[in-house]
Amino acid sequence: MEYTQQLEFHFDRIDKEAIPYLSVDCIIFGFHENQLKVLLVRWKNTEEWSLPGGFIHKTESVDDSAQRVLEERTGLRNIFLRQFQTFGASVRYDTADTWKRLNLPIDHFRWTNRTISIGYYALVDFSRVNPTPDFMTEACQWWDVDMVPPLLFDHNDIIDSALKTLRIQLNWQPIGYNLLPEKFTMPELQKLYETILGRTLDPRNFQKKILGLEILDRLKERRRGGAHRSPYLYSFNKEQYEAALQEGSLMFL
Amino acid sequence: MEYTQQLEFHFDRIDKEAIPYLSVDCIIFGFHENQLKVLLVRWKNTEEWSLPGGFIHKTESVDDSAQRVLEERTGLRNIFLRQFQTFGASVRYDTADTWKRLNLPIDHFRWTNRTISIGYYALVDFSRVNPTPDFMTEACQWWDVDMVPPLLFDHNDIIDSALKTLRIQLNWQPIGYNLLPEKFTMPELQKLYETILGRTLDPRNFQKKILGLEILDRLKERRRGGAHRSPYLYSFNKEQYEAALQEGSLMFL
DNA sequence: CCAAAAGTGTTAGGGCTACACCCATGT
DNA sequence: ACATGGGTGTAGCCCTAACACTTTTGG
Repeated sequence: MEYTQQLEFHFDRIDKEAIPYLSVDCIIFGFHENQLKVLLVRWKNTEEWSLPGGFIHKTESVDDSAQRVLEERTGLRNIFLRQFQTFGASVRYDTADTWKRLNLPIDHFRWTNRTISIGYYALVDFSRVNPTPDFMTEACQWWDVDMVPPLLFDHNDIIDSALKTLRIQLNWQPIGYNLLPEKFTMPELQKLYETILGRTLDPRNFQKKILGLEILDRLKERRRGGAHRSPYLYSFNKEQYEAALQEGSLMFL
Repeated sequence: MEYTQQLEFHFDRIDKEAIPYLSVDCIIFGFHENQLKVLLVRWKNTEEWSLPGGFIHKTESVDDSAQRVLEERTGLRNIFLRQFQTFGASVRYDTADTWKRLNLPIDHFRWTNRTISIGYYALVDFSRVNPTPDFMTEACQWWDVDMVPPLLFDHNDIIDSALKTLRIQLNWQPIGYNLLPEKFTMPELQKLYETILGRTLDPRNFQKKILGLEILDRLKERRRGGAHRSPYLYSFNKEQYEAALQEGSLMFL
């Protein structure tokens, strides 16, 4: 069976090149049609989904491992990426059950032993991502964060944890800058904040606060298309955005 | 040489029982005489200091490893402990130089290879700690955070990173509760906040804000001893403190 | 003309900062 | 008595939250 041989070859290499007992998992967030999305992969010959992840080469920094996973799944380089937590419980999930669900043709200690996983979240421009499965998975797709199915391993918990982090870091990290395309409207930015925070915001107060930070440029162009007033387009002023983040001008609580 | 044999025995066990390429490092913070302190260890037959750390048993949670290190160095159980970052750069420090400075009688891949380290900070009541070296170190002592000498590995960077985290988490974590003895005065609490934040605070505003949170009980007793007015003693009201933290009533920025 | 969404200003209240003097205690 | 540090109140400002109507556009 060809897949079996591929797997054996793959794990021979991993045994040689990668650090045992350790992995990285990536929560890749995107924003599309006013919904916060995560990128998930479906494992070959199963209906089981998980976060994209990978192993850490012995000579590679952990950040680079995560960046590599991201590049492979999205086709993008230099993605905004933050380590947010290391998951090191001695029993993170039911290994026997997971092993069954994975339906793998080969055995390996990495499936049956405890693994410590370093969690990263990434923020990407949805429209530029080209979702690509790896050779152990046969699908790679965006899911609405609040429609995510029961995942393999403890990946549902990891997503929850990433979301919590994202909410907190909304104040300090250039989250809009990374999740939105270059040009966007004020209502789109507001929806993004509302989605992440899980509550509605007043459009007048939102606009005042955001514009008060002086990190946006209002463009001449407007967006057209709806049967309604055309919204202005904005783009981030990169210098001023980064300066503001430096000196810690926060936003929402 | 007896130490050499001990070390060989120790590392034989570690090779069997502990996860390779991984360690935990603990930044143990205390507060004494209006100074924020960290607990450091000095390695045998050297003048070189480092953070206390340890390895992770294959069946043990990472949190438990850190708790174990803490218990061994301080004699305290159930210490307040938070994971704050995993240090995974491919080159964290000059291994050749470090190897020389360690002055160890045996060789082992853990000294010459890259290691990924999971960083924890702990907050302890200074007065209850009994600093205890382990068998590879011959001293365990408190240092003023701003008098820390050049440490082994990248431990100076790790301390800086822990301090940054501490400043941010001052808002959400029961930092006063864990760093101070049961009874303390308002000026002591204020000094603690000032030390961590690195700036002075107005005593009237500080008192107003803290008392407004309704998490302190003012005791009948006062502290005596100085040639000046005796300050009130306070203690944390545990229930109300934890309730306030739950609902996220923050404090300083 | 109508439906849908975008754009916009004012007011009231709470929290933050700034600021200075008297009090209690031990020597 | 004096030196040391502890304890306390007020006023201005800014930021925040609450709140509703008009404008633009496409169908």
